[in-house]
Amino acid sequence: MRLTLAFMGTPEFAVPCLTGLIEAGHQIAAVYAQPPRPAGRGHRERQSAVAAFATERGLLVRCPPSLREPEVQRAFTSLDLDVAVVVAYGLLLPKEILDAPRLGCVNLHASLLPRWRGAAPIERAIQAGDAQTGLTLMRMEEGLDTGAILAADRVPIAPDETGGSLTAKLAERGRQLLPVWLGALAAGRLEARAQPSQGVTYAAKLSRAEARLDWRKSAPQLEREVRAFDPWPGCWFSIVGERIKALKCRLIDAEGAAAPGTVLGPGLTVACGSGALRLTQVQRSGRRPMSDEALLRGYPIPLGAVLP
RNA sequence: CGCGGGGUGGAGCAGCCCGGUAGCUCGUCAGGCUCAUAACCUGAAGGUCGAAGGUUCAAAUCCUUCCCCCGCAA
Repeated sequence: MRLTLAFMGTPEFAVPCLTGLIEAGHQIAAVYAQPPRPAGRGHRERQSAVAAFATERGLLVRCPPSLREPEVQRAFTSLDLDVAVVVAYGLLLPKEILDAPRLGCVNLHASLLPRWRGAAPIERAIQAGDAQTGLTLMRMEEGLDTGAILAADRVPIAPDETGGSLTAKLAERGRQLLPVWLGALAAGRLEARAQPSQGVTYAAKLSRAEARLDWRKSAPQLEREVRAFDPWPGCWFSIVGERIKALKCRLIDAEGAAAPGTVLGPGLTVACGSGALRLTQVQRSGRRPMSDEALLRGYPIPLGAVLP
């Protein structure tokens, strides 16, 4: 069944989902994305990934800063939609918008709801050491990711999973599943089930500050954070006032009980609250990524030094 | 014009402010030591110092322009 729909999304993650809907032959009446903002080096205005993609495909692109304006709402309503598909859009949808499409608004969320409602479900799942996560399609309501569940799909989290790799995996999965689910929805074959009240967690937005390695944490915890926050915001530590990113790391069997932050070797191995972590791939600010061994050649960090 | 760092033998860096024969750590190759080795010792190869102009007796170093890479911030 060919549906007339609006796609609402902003970051790279949402692009494959939009692709899937286009491939399925649906009528994309409009694509909504967050407006361009000054970003990147030089603070030039940058289009969001979705806006750029949709523009390139010749789709009608709208980037209102808010959906509360009556004018914006009228424009939305006049699209005469069957459904609106929301994927990582980042703007609140007021009731006027939610009620406009015949089948309502549905949201594809990158977690197994009700776990990890909110902004950064993918990274939080890795950080927490979850064995699996997934995608959930839900009917949207005014609460934050509280809508009734229409469908869900599980995806295992690999031991070497990073925020980037898992985002890509889930996006690709979304590309495949979204058209299937949407078809089922349109055919009335999806049953909406309220989210369980048990197991609710919230995935707070990621911040740069929390990506600072806190050596008092356990090595396994830090290892998960390095992966979860790759590529953004990226874990880091500082030494002599310089900030160094930890791009990749490996757990090391720690003998003895050095104070957290103590540099042990081999390479750049650092004692943690429990266990130790070898930072196998690092990056000084302004420099390219390099191995810990390369870093230590031109930037000696004495064994026994204690990192803050 | 958001702030800032960097481009020097294969890798990572120092040298640049105060121009004057290219240095350190590692790697590579050869030899030595050793039961042996990623350890140690000795030696060697390998660089248009990002590019182009300019200043100068002389430029990695000073001036101008350009190219490339990256961190912060958003």
